[in-house]
Amino acid sequence: MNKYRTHNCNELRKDDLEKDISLSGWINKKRDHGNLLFIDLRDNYGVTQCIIDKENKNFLDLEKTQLETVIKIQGKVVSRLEETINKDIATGEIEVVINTFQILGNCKELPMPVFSDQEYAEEIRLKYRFLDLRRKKIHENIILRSKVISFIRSEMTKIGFLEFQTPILTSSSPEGARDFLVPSRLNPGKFYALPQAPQQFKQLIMISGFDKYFQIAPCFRDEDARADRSPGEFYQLDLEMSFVEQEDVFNVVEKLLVNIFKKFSTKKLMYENFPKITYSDSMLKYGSDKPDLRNPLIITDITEIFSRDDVSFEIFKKLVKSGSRVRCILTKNTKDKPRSFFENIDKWAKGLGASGLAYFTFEKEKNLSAKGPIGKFFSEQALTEIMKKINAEVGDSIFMACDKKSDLEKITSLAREKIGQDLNLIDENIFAFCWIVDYPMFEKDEVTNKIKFSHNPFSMPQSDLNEKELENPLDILAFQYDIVCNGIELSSGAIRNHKPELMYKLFSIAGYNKNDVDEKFSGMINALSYGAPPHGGIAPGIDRIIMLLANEKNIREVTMFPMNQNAQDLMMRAPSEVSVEQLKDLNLSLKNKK
RNA sequence: GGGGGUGUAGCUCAGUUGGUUAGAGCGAUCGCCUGUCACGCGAUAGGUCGAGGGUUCGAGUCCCUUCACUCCCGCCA
Repeated sequence: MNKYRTHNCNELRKDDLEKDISLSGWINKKRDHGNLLFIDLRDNYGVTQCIIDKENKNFLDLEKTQLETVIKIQGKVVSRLEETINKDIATGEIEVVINTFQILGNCKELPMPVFSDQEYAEEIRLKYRFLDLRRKKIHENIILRSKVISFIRSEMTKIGFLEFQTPILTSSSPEGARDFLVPSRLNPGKFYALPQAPQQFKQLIMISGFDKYFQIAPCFRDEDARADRSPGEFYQLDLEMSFVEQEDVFNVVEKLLVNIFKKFSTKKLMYENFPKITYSDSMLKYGSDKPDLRNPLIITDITEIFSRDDVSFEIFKKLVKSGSRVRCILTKNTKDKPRSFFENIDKWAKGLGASGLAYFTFEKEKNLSAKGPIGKFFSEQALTEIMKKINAEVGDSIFMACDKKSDLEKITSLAREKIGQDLNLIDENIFAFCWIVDYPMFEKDEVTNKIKFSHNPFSMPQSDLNEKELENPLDILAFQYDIVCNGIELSSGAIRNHKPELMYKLFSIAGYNKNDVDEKFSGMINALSYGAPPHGGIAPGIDRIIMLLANEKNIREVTMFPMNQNAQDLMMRAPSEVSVEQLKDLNLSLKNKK
């Protein structure tokens, strides 16, 4: 028999009455009645109430023992009186009468309480992460994460995917995020980079003939943090398949996600077959390529209305003449909303730096009219036309914005969220997944005005790039796709370009000549010329999936040992300075500090 | 790199228009209490009000600088 325990702290039930048992765990809570002491003993599995009174010679010692001390108790299981049963814990029908106890691990005065629902400053939580992780909610989050990951492994393996590890020390890639660099001792002056993703390796695995690959892959990017973005490192379910089209990848991932979310959440799925929305549709209807489909509001372009003679809203008309567009959001049956509702949204938009949101409500007594400060600028015929265009009924309202396309997308997207929230239209108990497809291969850099890859340079274009298409590279679409859930981008993927000639063509559009490509992607381009299968894949973000399942807004709540916003580990004190000897080994010298 | 928020006891927070000795709850220490499950009651200790400078007769409070944490923008193929 194990010397620490016969049972864990979530095991004892009425069936165990009168048994002599031992438990080990942390003192979660003490309730000291002077001559009678209750101790809630906690371990990973649960809590058991233990009790001791002054007749016992150990009473005074136990009474003095600090919370969070690790103890072993030995005693007898007894039933609780009917009125003292605790229904909130699984072991609540029994308690353990302590005979002897032993301290296994002492505990100093705590810098933060463990047994509390209070929120604490991030700094102290991260410094004492081992204490923070004892707390219920985050402890459960981390267990959930473990379970989801094993579930993914078993599901993927079941359908024929093989899990492979790829190198952590690899080479720096020219595109994308900043790399983390590791100096090479054996190759003075040269550096490894930590992989931003195993992108090239997984393609090489396909070219090596392995057919279906996955990995719970660590990815390293040296970029600034956000609430849903760890600084430094994060995990992806990286996967790749050979001889597949877009639909094949969709089928695998859609089924997997449906299974995960059904198994690990009680929230409903809005769609089990994820709708596919083209990038251009998404940008128009939602103003974003990560739409929250729980929100029923839709954006419509009504620019043409403002070239009518019977519309006299001159501010918009002028802007439209100089190339701006007008888009609107329709809200159903909002005629009885107070004026403050409309004004607040207009004010909110102005606060964001936009020129505000014009609004009115469709009304009809004898004639159709528009109620609101700008209603008088629209004729009855123009209003009828708008209603037809956006499918509105009397009693509905619209909010309109006028701007250049990209600014217009931004403001309408934010307005859609804001109005959705204000009208309480978003059901928090739903997951709404969708695919965003048909991404453009290229986009124009707003600063330099140069053409650049909009996503992944290794994606397959949807055409062979004949002369005519090459003239308008911004119109070239790629077999490139994203999964979005509740407005959060979960992953992006693509059918890859496995034809070197096509690759050179695409890179030349983005301003790289053949030599550049050969040099920067030598491993890839070389491999592609030795018989590469058509292949594609995707890489859903594990951390964000867990965030959705655990209903957390911050990625640190689902990460065991996260860094803070400045990419420091306050517990391990990373990053740290290194010795002169270490630097010398690496052929590095530091510039003098300020 | 830029913008917002926060910083007062070990923890969570209050602190009025600038005005006497900076408070509460939890935790700690001591005492009382045999049925609690956020046990209860009483007492004690615990403070560079993030740091530095300024205004003022007087600053936790006003001003300037700076640091830390956090959220956002940029960035994240």
